[in-house]
Amino acid sequence: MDDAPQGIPSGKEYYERSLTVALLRAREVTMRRFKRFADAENLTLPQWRVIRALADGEPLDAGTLCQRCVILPPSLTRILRALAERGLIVQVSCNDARRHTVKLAPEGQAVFNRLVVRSEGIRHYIDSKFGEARMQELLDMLNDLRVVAETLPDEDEDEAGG
Amino acid sequence: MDDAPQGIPSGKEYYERSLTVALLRAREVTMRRFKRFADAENLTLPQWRVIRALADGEPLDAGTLCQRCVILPPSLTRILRALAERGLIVQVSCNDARRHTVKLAPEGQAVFNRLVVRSEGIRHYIDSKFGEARMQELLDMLNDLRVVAETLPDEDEDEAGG
DNA sequence: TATTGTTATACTCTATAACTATA
DNA sequence: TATAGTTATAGAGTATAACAATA
Repeated sequence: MDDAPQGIPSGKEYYERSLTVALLRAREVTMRRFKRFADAENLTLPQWRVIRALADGEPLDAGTLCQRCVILPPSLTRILRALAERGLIVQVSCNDARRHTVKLAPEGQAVFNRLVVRSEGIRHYIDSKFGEARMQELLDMLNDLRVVAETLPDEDEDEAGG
Repeated sequence: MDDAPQGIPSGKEYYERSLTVALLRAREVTMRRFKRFADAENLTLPQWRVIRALADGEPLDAGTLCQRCVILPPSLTRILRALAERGLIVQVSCNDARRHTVKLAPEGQAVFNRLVVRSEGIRHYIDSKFGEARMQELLDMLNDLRVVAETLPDEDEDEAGG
């Protein structure tokens, strides 16, 4: 055990206090119920994120969708093709012809309307148990955390750091 | 727009206030840096979660690992095989011969020791910017959220709910 | 020449069902 | 008969690099 890092906790408590695992598990359990509703509409969760990001009717380009929905460009290309083939989204023209810009078609809006009711139902249940004010606080913290983590230096330490 | 759900927000603000998206984005950005370190050790993130869950030396069975690491059984089977082939974990015998129980091998402990230093470095950076007390609060909230979400009724509403 | 997406490709994880072995 | 994992299999996302089209 001599080569164990100093001052670093380990074991179950450490694992339970891991931020990224806590984020993963919280997400998994809050998504589990909704996923069945998405399945029933033949939508994957990334597809649902795209539809939701477009839900206010404003057209968005591929780059923006990648960022907001946390989807890599090659995946998004496939997703947009699938959604367009089902008539849920339509392409809109744009000044910059390089940009692939899309918006929700009426059928896509209808799918959103059906699913968002489910989503809000789950949200209200969680809010009622968790506390609405605490939920707002949690969302603020998560958004803050994202801003903070985005400032992480590109290389935390060189090989000299040992 | 007559068929739009009543009282349901939409648009960018709504998307930004989505809990599951906030969880996803927070996780993505806090993991991005660490992933490079895991890559350098030829570990996928699920593989790293397994190693970390075993880091205190206590043997765990497959079921427990699936739960703690948020990995489905078929994935875990492959992951355990890969880690065993690399000599990072070893199987240990158990009273119940149905259970696949494993523990970290010395080489696995060494990998953990190398990577946890990186992980803690990132964690300290985030703590220093985000606030250590707030971070503890955030972790408490995330664990609470998980407990709350686990109580979600299996069927929120029947078809009668419309 | 830089930017925006798409294509190609390989790998991993997700997810469900069917199966094996043990209790 | 129930439980714990594994195998089989299909499908989707992840990720990198190479490519095409436009600015």
